[in-house]
Amino acid sequence: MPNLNSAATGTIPSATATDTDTTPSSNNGASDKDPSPAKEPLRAKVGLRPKATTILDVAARASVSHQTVSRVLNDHPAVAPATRSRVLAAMRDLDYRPNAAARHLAGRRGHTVGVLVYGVSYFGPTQMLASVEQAARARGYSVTVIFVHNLTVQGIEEGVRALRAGRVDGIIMITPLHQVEASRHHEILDDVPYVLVDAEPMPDRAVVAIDQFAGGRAAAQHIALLGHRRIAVLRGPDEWYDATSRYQGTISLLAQRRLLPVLTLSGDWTAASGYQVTCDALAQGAAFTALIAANDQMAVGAMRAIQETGKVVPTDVSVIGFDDLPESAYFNPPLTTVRQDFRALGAASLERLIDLIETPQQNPPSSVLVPTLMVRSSTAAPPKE
Amino acid sequence: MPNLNSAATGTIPSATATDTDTTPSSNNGASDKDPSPAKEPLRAKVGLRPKATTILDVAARASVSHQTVSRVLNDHPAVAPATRSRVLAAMRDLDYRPNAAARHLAGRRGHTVGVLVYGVSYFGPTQMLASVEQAARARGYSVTVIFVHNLTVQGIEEGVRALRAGRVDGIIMITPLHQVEASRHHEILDDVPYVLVDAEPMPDRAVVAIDQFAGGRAAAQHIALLGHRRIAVLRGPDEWYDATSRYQGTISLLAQRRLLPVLTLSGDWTAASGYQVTCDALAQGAAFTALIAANDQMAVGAMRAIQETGKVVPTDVSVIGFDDLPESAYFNPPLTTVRQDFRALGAASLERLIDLIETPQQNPPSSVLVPTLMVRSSTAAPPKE
DNA sequence: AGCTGTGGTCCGTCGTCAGAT
DNA sequence: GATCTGACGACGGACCACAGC
Repeated sequence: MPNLNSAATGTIPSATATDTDTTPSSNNGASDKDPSPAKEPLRAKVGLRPKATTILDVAARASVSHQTVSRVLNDHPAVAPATRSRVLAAMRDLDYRPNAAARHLAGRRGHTVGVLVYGVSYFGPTQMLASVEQAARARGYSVTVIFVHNLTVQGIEEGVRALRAGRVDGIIMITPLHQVEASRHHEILDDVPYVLVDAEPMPDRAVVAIDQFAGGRAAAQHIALLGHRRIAVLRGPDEWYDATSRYQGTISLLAQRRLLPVLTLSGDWTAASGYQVTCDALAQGAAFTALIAANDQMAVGAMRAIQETGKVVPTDVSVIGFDDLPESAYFNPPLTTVRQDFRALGAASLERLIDLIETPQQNPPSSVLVPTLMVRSSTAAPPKE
Repeated sequence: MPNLNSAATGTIPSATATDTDTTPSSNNGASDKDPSPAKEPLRAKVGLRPKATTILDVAARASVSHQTVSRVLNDHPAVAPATRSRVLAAMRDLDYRPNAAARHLAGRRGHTVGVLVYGVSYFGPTQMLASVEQAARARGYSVTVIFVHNLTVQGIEEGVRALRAGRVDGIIMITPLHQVEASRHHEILDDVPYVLVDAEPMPDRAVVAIDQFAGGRAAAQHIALLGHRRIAVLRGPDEWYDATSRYQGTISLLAQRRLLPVLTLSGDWTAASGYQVTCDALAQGAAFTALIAANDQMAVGAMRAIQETGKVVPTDVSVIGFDDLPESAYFNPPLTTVRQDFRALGAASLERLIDLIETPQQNPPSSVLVPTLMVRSSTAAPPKE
């Protein structure tokens, strides 16, 4: 028997009942395409509190108990199909939206993942964040983000603390620290499921990464095959796993061909740093026919520095980068680079995290994506001597 | 609000689960061993869930009532300083973290702001997002982000819906649509406080923007003052407020000097589009000595196209952009551009939103930041004829 | 009067458990 | 025996009224 239905929302003492019709502006008489008005909730805009439609309103509308509504919400098996669809219809009619906070409090999960990001100005982290969000939304999760401003254990710890205060179900760490530092994550993160992105694969940790070592090899191989022998390497910051891993890959391939970098420079990922260190090196008379930069921004800076000395890329010096920014194909000259699929990486990390959250006690293998070489016009055979 | 950042790090705080010694059977005399009897809220006997430290634990530790703890948490005035610090100490000792979900449910606010972002690949939105987050954290709010993948009313509506489902206290819209479209936001957003970022200033709406019109004028003025008369303009997408506003500013200044663009092109912000349309124009024999691009990426593409025809920037053609990417100073040649302070914009928008949330019923004036011209090497006087 | 404790309700949802059909 | 209902107690905290020292 349907109990007190009627004005499911009728509370709100005073308030304007239904008189809001003739207001001068706004209006917009047509109400979308829904021909069945049914029970228009229609918040009073004067009222202070939004007064949400709850599970009880839905129950009343569908003439079921709130418990049944709850079951529908949670995909409980014991609900007759007919009832289920009645409930769903009621939810639609009332524009019901479950209260995330209440669910979170009562149930165990909040359907929220936290993402810790370092490096806003860099292309990769941003792309990953976006694809994580996209994937999360598809899975019914929302994303809380924290940008870490200094890549230290302390800075990360602070960010994690903030995320945990928000009670996220799990955390994705786009903070490419090294194993040593990363091992400390475990203490901080305690019992929260987490995934390390683009970090060093470690046993007992969920890591999703791009094979930077292979990338470093690919870049070096490309340069070596062109015939270069006087090769400079421009590294990224030592604290970054990506940076050292790429470097090692590069060195590894060169060694295999009995080559050694004639020069090793080190920047902070920015074009400014690439420019600066390359300028310095050139000023000191460094001679190289190819430069392997750890990312595209530094490559740009390096090219600029080289060009300022009157040399031509790639005729005099070849330059190769990493990442493949959307602009990289349009630099002058278009930049040869090693492309990373950041979006795939982000999506994969989210899937891994959801696995951890929803199927606890597992130990998923770290997964690794392979980067691809994009040959453009900033590399060529070395000049004849 | 009290500072909950604990530096405690004591090993495993919060009542380790008594670590049942060896034999699980017998013993356990059931003799109440709890030194602080107080209230024992009857935890689940089957230890499935993690059990959190609550306000009650803190109260017990500080020998005060839960009410007092609550007062401390909410900055209620009527708490003696001595008591307050005792409570704070207790919170620190216990590594207490307020349960966001519970606060949200009980109180009205969840201390969460939603950010709707369009344009991941673009520099500006990302920067703004990061600075919003930073500012939010400083104010005790966390940030939930949604990336919109197609800039239509529908796409935005979808994003807003997702944010509202997460029960955010307010929304920052980094979705630079035009007034026409933006007016629809009001329906969608209903009663949620929101701020439009980098959108057209409108009465009755909170808007925080950069004065793109002024930026457009600045760019045009720079070009005009160099003596150019055959000027091409490369616009951004029409749907973007930034794009049209910059364009209008440019036109406005040119008109003032009795000039008209000899050519108007239109791209989608990407370097690829800038390259493409410029190539096409040049192939058709377009002749111009300067090009005003609506952003730096398109400027890069345009420069590339120009350079491929054998012309030199800026000797033959000057190019100016907008934004000032971190790389822009290192392009070949270094790009003259109009710089926008995205970080300031983000921070300002957050402050505005918090105002709206915490002091409802106000109508804050839209605030506007002014961009600055950065003169570098991609612009020069036109070639002598 | 200035501080603190007691006792209570409420927020919206999830679980459980005994019954009803 | 499937499918539901109704009642009640968590969950962790906000906020209110009132009383007490």
